[in-house]
Amino acid sequence: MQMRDVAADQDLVREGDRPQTCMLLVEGFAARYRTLSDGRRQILSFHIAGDFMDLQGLTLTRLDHSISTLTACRVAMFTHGAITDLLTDPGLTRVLWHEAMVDSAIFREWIVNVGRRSAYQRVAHVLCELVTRMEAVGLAHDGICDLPLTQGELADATGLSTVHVNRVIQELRRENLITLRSRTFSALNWSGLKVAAEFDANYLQLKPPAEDSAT
Amino acid sequence: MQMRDVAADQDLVREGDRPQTCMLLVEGFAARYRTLSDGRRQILSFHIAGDFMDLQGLTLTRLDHSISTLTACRVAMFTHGAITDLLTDPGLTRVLWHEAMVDSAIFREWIVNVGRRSAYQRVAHVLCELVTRMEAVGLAHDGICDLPLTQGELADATGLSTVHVNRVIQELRRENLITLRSRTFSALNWSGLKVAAEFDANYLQLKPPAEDSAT
DNA sequence: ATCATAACTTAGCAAATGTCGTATTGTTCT
DNA sequence: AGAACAATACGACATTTGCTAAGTTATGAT
Repeated sequence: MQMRDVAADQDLVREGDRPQTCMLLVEGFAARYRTLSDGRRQILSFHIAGDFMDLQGLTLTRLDHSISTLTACRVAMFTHGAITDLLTDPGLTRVLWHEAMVDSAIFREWIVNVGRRSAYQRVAHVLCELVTRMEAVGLAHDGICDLPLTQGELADATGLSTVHVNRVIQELRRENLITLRSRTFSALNWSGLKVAAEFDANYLQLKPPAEDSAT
Repeated sequence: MQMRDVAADQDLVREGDRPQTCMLLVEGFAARYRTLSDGRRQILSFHIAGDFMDLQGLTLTRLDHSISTLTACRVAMFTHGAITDLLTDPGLTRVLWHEAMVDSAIFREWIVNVGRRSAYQRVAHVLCELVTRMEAVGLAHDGICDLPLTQGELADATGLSTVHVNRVIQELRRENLITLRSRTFSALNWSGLKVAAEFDANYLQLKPPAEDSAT
């Protein structure tokens, strides 16, 4: 295991790489993304402290996406060998499996978000997800957190243009649902925001994983 | 293991269920989907013969989506206990893990599809993916296959309206890229279609999984 | 065969979102 | 404090896609 400190806006792994390590994000914000031929970008997920990034790469020969830091980050790197050794332990296998399945569930939710929700709901939903996940690891309290995302990054996550994200954010502000200024986010009206987003945290599986149902 | 024959348009598992089994699709077409409060639907993935559906449910307490047959299907059902027993074998663990990771990669590709591609590209891309996967299991040859999807189902997969999917399909036909009639699909100009869709099959990981890189 | 139903097709118009250009504000570095 | 740069804000207009409401063609059942 090797600890690395990485500045903001640096790629941790790049599309096309044959990854050799898994990374645990210890501190900071990162994003997984794909770049299209015309330079536009789609962010696939945000990562916060405690996230195992790139469990994906474990069996993939060639990575289909990049991961970049959004802020300065501290990252713990594990070789694939170290991880596959862990997989001999059924308990740890289950933990990693669960981690990967939650990742997967988040991807599904994002497909729904980008596929069927309005711009307004999309932005609200991403914000709900982030605050909820940050509360779970103690990075947010009472709907308030440090959120170092630019409107351009939110746009790339929601499949919208920066300009339109700006319009939506202003609307969310006008309705007193949120406050977002100089990287500080606050959900002024959490239940209102959840309703606006049609947000249901179930998919994040934040309750401890179910015990094996041996019936 | 129990084999089940299921008619078309039946739910195999439903959102909110606490799943007890994993299902291997032996024959037919199925789709994973989410329903929104207003009744609209987002299809999250299509499944064809040979797909392990719902490996997801293995550690999830409550399913966040439903899976429905699109045609008559034959399904092999495995209890979760049977699967977790398999996970003591490192080789099988690797196979299931890989299967789950490919699933995950497909979800990511769909986020990109729905988030950043035009309607025209989205439809072309889904078609490319389906043909490629079907070729891999011998259900398609020379870009020709049985494709029992309605335009409404394609719309729910691409985040578009049925009417607009129709417009796009006609355009694809006009350009002699595809033929699609009474459930028979044919890629008249495969490379042209791939270019139109910006399709790169890499994410499907159809080459055999990499041997353990013990360097 | 015929009927009933689901799927597809077409048109016109409405709404949501994107694009471009520019002004304003905030942040960082020196 | 000031310069340089990035991020945010705003308006006017263009474009894509959605919606509604027909018609038309397939498909399946009796």
